[in-house]
Amino acid sequence: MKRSNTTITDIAEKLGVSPSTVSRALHDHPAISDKTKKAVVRLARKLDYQPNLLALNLLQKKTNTIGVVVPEITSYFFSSIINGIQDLVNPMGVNMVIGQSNESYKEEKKIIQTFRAINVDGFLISPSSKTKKFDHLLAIKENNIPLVIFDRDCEGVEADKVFVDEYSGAFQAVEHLIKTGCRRIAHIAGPPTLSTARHRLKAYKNALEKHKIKVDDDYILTCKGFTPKHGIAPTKQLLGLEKCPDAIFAINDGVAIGAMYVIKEAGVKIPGQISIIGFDDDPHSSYFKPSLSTVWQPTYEMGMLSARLLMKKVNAKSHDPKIRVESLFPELIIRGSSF
Amino acid sequence: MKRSNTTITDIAEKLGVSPSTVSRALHDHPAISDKTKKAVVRLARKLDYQPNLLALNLLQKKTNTIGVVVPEITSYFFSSIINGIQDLVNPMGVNMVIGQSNESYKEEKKIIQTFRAINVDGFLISPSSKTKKFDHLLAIKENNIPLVIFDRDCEGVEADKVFVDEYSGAFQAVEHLIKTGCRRIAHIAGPPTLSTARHRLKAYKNALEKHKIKVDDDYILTCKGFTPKHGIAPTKQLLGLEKCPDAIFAINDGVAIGAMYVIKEAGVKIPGQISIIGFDDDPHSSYFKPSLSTVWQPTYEMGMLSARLLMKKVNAKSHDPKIRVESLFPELIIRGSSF
DNA sequence: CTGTTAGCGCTTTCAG
DNA sequence: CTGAAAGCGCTAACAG
Repeated sequence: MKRSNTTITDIAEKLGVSPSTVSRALHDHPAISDKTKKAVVRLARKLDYQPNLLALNLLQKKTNTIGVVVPEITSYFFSSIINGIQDLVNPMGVNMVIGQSNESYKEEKKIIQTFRAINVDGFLISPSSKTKKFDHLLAIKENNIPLVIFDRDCEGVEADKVFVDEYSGAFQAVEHLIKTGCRRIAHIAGPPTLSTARHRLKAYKNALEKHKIKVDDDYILTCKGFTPKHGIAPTKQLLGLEKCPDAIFAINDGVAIGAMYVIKEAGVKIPGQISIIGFDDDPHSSYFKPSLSTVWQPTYEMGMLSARLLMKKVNAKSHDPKIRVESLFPELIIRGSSF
Repeated sequence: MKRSNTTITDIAEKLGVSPSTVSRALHDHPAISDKTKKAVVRLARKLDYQPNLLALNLLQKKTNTIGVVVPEITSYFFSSIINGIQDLVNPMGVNMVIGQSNESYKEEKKIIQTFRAINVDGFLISPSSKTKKFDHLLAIKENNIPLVIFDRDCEGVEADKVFVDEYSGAFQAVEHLIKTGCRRIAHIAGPPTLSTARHRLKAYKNALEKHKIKVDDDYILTCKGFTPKHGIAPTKQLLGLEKCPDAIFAINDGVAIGAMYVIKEAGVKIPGQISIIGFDDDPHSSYFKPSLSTVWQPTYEMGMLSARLLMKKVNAKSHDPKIRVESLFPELIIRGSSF
């Protein structure tokens, strides 16, 4: 059996009608007799006719494909966002291509170029931590290709955006530590290029200030990545401090898990001597001992919402310059690594 | 600025030549004068000409897109396979669309239909655990669409395949437990529809037999999924046994992590009273206390190799019926949860 | 209600 | 070396 290539012309010929009639019959066009319509539909089914989407794409200059650009997909955080996107978009008959920037501006730019070359209908982008120039994103806008930025902000790029209210999540987390008696609270921060990291850092400082606790720069370290191994060095440094902190607020669960490892290894008690709190609610986090307190983020919902905004722009008849910025709410989850 | 739509005809008109000449100039066709070629190339660059891939797709009936179908992408296992695929395929100018079956035969079938509709050039598939009928895969073959099956086997489907030698990995793991003194070794197995689960189970039994240890059905339980929570119930059951096992070989790290949690909660020592070993080498596994012994699988390499086989078929001039089955080697990693 | 025509952007014979 | 023409599969005016 060969690749079934029944075309509209094939069935037109067999029925002795014109291709346009077939096309109309297949699309419930009003101006068509019931008889020919039935005949066409029946034959189409019999021959297992499948419309050639490539022809449609060319005709409509549309691919029903969106491009999703993320730093990486191996973390639960981004992969569950992708799930949300997928679940919104697939039922509409649109597919997605995924590109990973691996936190590199150059790769990100290349991916966007590729995706533009294949004519994606729109972009869903969470920029890399190295992205400081936004020329590639602005170029998307200039060409009137729909764009939604999610999770990580690019200040200065006017586009639909979907975020989590990081500030609120982080503030709650730090305040929780304070309320449970911690006074020397350290923060293992993320790269300052990331809006998310900046917001969490700011919330950390503000929460301390609100409770009249001095912000001590020795307690603020920056990590280079988001996996457990990136939490190792900063935590060792904190443990070596004259005044060892009594709590650590880590940029995310990955880093927090690395921190817990080092701390337990050092024979320091969690909580009691040091409380720990992470961010993201990684599915592994509740299975550590102690289980990790964290801030849950609505990742799946963020994916859905971003995709919804995008598809709205994609399907809009006319170019709508209105810009929407949405914010979703995180949730503090107290587990065993804090009181 | 509008979407730049310089076409080959545009530049032909401006130069007073024919579109075909432009096309030739742009493709280093031999029959073209250096002068016109230069002129064309220069103008093309100036106008930022980008070939319209949609037109090419229609013409060549090719999309330079492959379809990747996996059970899910939120696990490190599959997401790192996807990384391997991506890294092999992107440099060749081909993109991939990803579909998640969520371990459902029905969804898997639907994804394949969608991907066939958008004319992917080939398929890379790891079937769902519920997939027992292979009609959808056979249909791919029948239509001469290149197909590579990876990680999970579909016996009876003749296609290129790439696996990890699960048997060897599992055998080593169990033998390691035996050699370190364990005699009542339990196995939390995966769904028997999965070739991977069957091979691991078989290796488990054979390793015991080789060392004259009786296979006890009470020690063989099946879990319903691959995350820590799926390890909870089976482990509790094992702990409740009259003769509590002195080791557990879990189908994967996720389940092993759930098992460790329950065991620690019960105040039973790991190792000492119970040794644990998982499978997959999840990046979190080394950060538990004790760190989890496991069997590492070359996931990234599996993705690369699968993609390489696929692209070979895709790019083959003529249909090559030869079938390749490749096997990659896992590696036992001893950490703290076993001696 | 139906057929004809044109065209999406490109490549590829086939003639010059 | 270059141009004209055909066609990939489909839709959408425009005529009947």
